[in-house]
Amino acid sequence: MAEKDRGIIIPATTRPTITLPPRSTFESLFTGKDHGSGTSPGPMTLVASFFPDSDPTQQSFSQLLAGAMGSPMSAWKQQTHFYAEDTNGFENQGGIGVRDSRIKQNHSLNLMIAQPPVFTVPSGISPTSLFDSPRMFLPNQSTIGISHQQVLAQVTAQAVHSQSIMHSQAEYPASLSTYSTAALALHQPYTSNACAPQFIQPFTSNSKRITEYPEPHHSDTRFQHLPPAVDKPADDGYNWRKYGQKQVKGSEYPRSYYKCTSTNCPVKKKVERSLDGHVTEIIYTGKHNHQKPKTSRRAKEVANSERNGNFMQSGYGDVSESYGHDTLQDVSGLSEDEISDHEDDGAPVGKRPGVKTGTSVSEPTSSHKTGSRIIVQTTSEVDLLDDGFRWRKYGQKVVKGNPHPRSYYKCTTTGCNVRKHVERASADPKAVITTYEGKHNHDVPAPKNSSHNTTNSHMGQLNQPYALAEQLKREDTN
DNA sequence: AGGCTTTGACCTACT
DNA sequence: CAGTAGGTCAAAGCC
Repeated sequence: MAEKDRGIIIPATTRPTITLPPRSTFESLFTGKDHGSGTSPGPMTLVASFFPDSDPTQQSFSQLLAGAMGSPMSAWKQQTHFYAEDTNGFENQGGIGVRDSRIKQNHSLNLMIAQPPVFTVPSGISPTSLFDSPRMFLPNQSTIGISHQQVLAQVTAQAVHSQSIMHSQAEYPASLSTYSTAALALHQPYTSNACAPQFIQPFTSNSKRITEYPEPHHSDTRFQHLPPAVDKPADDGYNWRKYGQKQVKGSEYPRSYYKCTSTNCPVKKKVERSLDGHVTEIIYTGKHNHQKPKTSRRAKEVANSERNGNFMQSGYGDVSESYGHDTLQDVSGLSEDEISDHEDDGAPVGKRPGVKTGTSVSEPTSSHKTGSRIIVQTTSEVDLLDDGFRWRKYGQKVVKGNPHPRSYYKCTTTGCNVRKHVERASADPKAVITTYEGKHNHDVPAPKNSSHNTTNSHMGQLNQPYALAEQLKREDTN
């Protein structure tokens, strides 16, 4: 029991990433030939599915990543149609998105999903040898044990949560000063190092657990919600009963155990919460065998609160939860149909205004920050993350099935090999897929316009937008 | 009164 | 087999 629960871990640190496209690309997750067959693609398969591309001459970014495993840089370079350096002379100046490195918070809204049990690096290949200093972490087919449902659940879960948070920001800017405090606390610890993109490192000691993963149909997931500082599980539309709490070795925080209160429903979730109440990790196990309650206890509380005029006064948790559980539910533990239903409820997560959608693949514990990770994130263009680093465009490529070009950027800091790939989602040009590769070996550069930084420090932390968005707009008009 | 949380004890798997 | 750790049980108390 304990072993099969091993799913995906979401550490408390954040990195920039791959940004998931909204609906259409997301749908591709459901259309793979393995769908329903019981064969579960690994996360890299998931990532690859965002770049549908069978043409070997036009391989997707994820494929390139995978290819790089066999021949770290050569495959990467050979399979990419690189353009002349600095096609547009674009350089991310940081600007509004620049963060104050003194602030030890990560303000990305990414859901960090680590999958140590899932990936391994081929023997003989040192993770650190991949992509120079950046570490690459790719799935070994034989050890992939995570189901695509799991990944889907994670993706969607984050989407919904991110959405609710972003919604809060958009709709209640006036409360930002109040919100920010909570929001800052919500976000994962950030340091200049921590924000550096990293790629996943193998945890071979856990590989066994993956291969033992017994039920691909289970939405056994781990993901981070980043939500409320309240002593309740985030309201996901279901009712939960806490049945245990334990201090888990290796974790600084106690883990709480919850069961779905629905009769005979096997779904459980484990929640790790820091001392100040912030959720650092949530692990779902099982799949609900029932419809979501029309009104969860939490939703009722929120409704009452709103009726009583306490809409924004009941703690940060309500900021994200007060929008009704349609926007709050995470879908981990849901069946695929339920996930689809969720998407079909009129506003696909990735297309909702101000919604960030995504998932990430990362190391399992926040205490070991040397691991690498791939983060997948979907965001609307306006929300496009500016990670504070400066980038030079060095390549661009059109991918089959996506009319929008993909662009490749390299960190301009000397000696830093971090690369970033930005792609628009085919279905929604305003949604951008950003993939970070490698780990910065330096701090976030000081902003060239410090007033920007001062004025928008909070917003920059919460929503680091502009440089890339501007670049994409330029590309759009060209 | 019912449902929930708390928490120490117990069970099970792993090493 | 014993020690350890994670997960669960269940009584007690709270709301």
